[in-house]
Amino acid sequence: MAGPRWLDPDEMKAWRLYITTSVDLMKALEDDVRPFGLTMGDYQLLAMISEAPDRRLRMCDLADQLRLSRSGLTRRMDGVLSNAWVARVQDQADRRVAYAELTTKGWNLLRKVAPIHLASVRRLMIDHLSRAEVKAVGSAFEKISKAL
Amino acid sequence: MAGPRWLDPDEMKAWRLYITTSVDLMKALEDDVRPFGLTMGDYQLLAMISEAPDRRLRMCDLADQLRLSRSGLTRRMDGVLSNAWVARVQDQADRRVAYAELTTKGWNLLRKVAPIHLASVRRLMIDHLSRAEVKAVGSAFEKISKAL
DNA sequence: CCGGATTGGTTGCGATCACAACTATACGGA
DNA sequence: TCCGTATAGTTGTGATCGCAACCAATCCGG
Repeated sequence: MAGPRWLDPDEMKAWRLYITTSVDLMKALEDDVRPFGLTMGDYQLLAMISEAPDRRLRMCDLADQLRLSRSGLTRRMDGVLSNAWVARVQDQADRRVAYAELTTKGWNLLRKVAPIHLASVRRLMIDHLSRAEVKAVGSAFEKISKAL
Repeated sequence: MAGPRWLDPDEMKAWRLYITTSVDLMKALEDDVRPFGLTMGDYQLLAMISEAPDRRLRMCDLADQLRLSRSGLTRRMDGVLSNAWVARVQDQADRRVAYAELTTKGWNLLRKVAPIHLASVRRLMIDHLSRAEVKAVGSAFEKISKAL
């Protein structure tokens, strides 16, 4: 194998710290929303819907944005539906599609939790980074994302 | 709420791209090791053991490094044990502890897969980044890691 | 206007993994 | 020495989620 070039020390450091720290970071964020009866998956679902027009999204689009399979979303919806944070609304025009619509209860919950969550993101990540690092992380993952 | 400061555009961009891209990136890496009958979890387990002295690690230490619970590791071991990539070795001195030891078969597999995996890491991530971005990602996650 | 292809969503099933409870071994102070 | 505690690992159980199979509604070419 003429061989893919090995990772040099800087590259290896970036890669390893990124991988291991990401797991720890997600767990810490999870801990911070748990007191509200939410998982990070629930939170991201609510947040995603809340930004859509009329605070509703087609199941299909929601699954794509959350990086869930359609069956995965169906199951995740079970939780937020039974908590009445989200309502299921059938489309009248195209009766295949269902919308996930944020309820008032869900909206109120999100307004309460969002500042706490954002504070966590700051405390655990953003506030430890210089402005240059923030920008570099943004541009780095932007490039990675586009390449995917 | 006097309020945690909202995230400014740079911070929000870094945060969102990091979160969403990480999921896609992991899935792409998963795709690249699957042809060898491996999950990323398996690969990381093999890689971790391979770097330890005598290519063996205590179950407990392995679980910590892989960010798995002890029960999670027990279950993950099932797979690599049945494939005979790893052998279970009981410690004679302290009979509570078991070592996970890389077999020759596991070592040969890892030698074959590691270059492919590293090439994936390059292709999907590292090669899209400038040297400054690589260093920034390294230092950023180093700081985040230390703060956790 | 009809029949096949496409799209949206759910269900059966299996894999992964964490928590709690459990067993077994080792350690440490009285 | 002996008992309480700590440590290592496994097992029962339940949650999450993907894949494949499925059903239903829509779209499209002829």
